[in-house]
Amino acid sequence: MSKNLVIVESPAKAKTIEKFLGKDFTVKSCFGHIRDLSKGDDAIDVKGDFTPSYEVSDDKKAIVAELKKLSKEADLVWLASDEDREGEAISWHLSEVLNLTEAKTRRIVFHEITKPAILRAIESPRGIDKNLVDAQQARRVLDRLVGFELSPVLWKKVKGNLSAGRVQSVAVRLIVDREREINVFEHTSAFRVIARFNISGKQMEAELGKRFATEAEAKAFLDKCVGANFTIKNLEVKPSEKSPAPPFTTSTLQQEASRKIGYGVSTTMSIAQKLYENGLITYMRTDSVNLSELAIESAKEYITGNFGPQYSRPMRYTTKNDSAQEAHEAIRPTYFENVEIEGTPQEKRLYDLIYKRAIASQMSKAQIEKTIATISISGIPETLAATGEVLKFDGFLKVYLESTDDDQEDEGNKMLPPLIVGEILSLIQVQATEKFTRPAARYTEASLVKRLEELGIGRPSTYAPTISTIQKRGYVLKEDREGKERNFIQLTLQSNAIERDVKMEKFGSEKSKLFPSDIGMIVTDFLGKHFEQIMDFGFTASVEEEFDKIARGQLVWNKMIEKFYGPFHATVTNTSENAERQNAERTLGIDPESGKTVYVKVGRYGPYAQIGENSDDEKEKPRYASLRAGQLTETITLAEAMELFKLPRLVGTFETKDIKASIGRFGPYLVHNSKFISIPKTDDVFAIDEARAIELIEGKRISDANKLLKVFPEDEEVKILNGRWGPYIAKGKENYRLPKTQKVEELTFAMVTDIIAAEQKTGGKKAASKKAAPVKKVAAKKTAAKKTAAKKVKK
DNA sequence: CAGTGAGCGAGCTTCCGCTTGACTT
Repeated sequence: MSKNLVIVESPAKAKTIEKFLGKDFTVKSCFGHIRDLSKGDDAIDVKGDFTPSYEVSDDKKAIVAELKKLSKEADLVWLASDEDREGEAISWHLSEVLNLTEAKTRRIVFHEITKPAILRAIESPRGIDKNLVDAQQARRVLDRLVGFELSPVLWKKVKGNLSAGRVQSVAVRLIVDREREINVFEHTSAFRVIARFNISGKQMEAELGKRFATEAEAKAFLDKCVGANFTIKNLEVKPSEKSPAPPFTTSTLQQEASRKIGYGVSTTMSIAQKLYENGLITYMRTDSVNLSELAIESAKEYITGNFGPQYSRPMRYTTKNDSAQEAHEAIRPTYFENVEIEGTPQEKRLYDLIYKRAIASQMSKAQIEKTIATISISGIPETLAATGEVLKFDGFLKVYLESTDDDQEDEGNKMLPPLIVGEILSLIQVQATEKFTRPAARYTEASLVKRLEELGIGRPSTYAPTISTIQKRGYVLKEDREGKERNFIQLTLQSNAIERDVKMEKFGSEKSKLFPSDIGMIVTDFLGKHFEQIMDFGFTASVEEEFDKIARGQLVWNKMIEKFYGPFHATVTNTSENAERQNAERTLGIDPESGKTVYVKVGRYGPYAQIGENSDDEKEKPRYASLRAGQLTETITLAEAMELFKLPRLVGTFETKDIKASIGRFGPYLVHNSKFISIPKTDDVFAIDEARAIELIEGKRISDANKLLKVFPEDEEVKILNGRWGPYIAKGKENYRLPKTQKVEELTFAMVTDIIAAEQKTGGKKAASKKAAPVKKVAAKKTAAKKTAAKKVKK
């Protein structure tokens, strides 16, 4: 047995370090936190001094038992968790749970997984920093108190299963605020003037230095341009340079992967996890832009060898963000020699991004020569400007260019043709185009992470889970939206004549953007009204300052919590007792047909519109209609609401049964003889007639017949169907997989029942949970997973 | 892929941050 036990957080890290340390050291991983606050509402002694009660998490019991055994056998235990607040706490919990004496324990830290860094760490051990541990306890306790006291208020005042917290509630607020900003945004327009010239067969564009507010002003300007001379008045050449971006942190990786290859933040993280486990990149949850000495050196070697010494510019980046804890390196390839890797196409693309960004960060600046040609117009004081860029030295641009969030059509980067001052240009046309202002863009998952990071809210390990949580709770939806059409005016001066065109453009179309739901808005407003402090964008920053004081030993952690909890808990009690139930009710107007009032509100089954009052009179019952996807109680108009009451619509009859048309969760559909048929996009649910409906019903019957591959006389419930992923077994409402090699023609009933029996044995719990309500499904899955995990360990 | 929407009461939900798998129709 080896004399030294080293405990790190990540198993991949353990493997690497073991190689560096030799046979006297056993390196094990504890898989992050091993203990947490107990699950219930009484984990913290709020009546006393806020003493927390911890318990070993279920999924950590096995690893803790193993570490206990190994630590007993070892002479020295080296606690090598990360050097930040959470890492220090992990070491403390380990020392508590493993009953480690001070004499037997060494606390070591390193920021990079390189041999010299590890050996240096072993040379200079220290004790556990209890102040830092206390800062973590304060963080943990505060988050539990906020989350577990606020959420029940929402269950009472809004609806069940909702949640609130220091991080998620502010994330939702950002989305809600942005949506409202967009809703009240007033588009204004101005005319942008562009002249096009023919310069020895090539076209050059030049823009007027100002825009015109009205069409009349633009027209007056073009009038003056008729027959005018356009002369090169001045040529200015300005050298400039462009610097590479620092290597990736978690947040910047998520942003670039979203912009350049369209991955959501969870996708990016799970692919990065694979790359990390395969030893191809450094740790992917980091807030640091720092690179190890070794990495900088090997990048330099690689760049010098492959591109030449003029491309090398070794650079040490420093993190500007206050909240950064810098326990790890920036995300980089482990070996710069690995230009390409083996792996799935997704892995290759993400690796390529990480590789290029890291190598570019160690490369020279690009040298650019910018040319501005000023063009005067005879008889007019205003001038036009044509700009061009020439890349004098590509530097880092040889491998990588960072993208930006706003999709402004990029200007420049074009070379100007050779020009001479005094030269009179040959005009093709002058065009004044109406351009509209745009509101701030809706958030993508990645741009929301960027904003949260700027506010110091959340950590690299929680960005992706937070984004999932707010979607899972139904506060926020990731959606595409069709743009709307609008007209714009274009005036063109060509061959001394001015032409006016009205053209059409699409605006406001969105792809994978975050939209708030009614519930998201209700909860944000409710929390904002009663818990202003928690919803304040500066709340996390201000508590972080206090955590820092605790870490420096200038503040006692439970005193800090006490000061926060007193007033907070009083507000919780007060709100819980006195606030009204929130349903976002709004009066839209009067139904012209019945003269009754039309309302919208959010009820048990979601947002709906209602005509008429609730009353006891049976005949006077109000009419109801659910709002459609994308409609909000806050913004829906009376006209839009009235449309909702037009469905379901009786289309006609077929085979003595009614055909009805309506819109459901998956879009427009027909229902006939209790069978559902989707209405294709080319048909209009409000206008579809009986003949067309029958055509669709008959089409559906044919495709259903093709779907059925085999039936068994032994049991009519059992069928072989052709699905999206090939043939499968259906029994009643349950589906079962067929082995890929199985030929459908050769299937017998006995074989099918065997497969079903086998599936039910292994996936019995899963099958049972399928029937349960969706909410319970999650819980059932979790316990099932835990049980199997526990079983595995016993073996 | 229904249309539903009162109120009662039981029992359930929930936080953030550190780690991986185990899930795939």
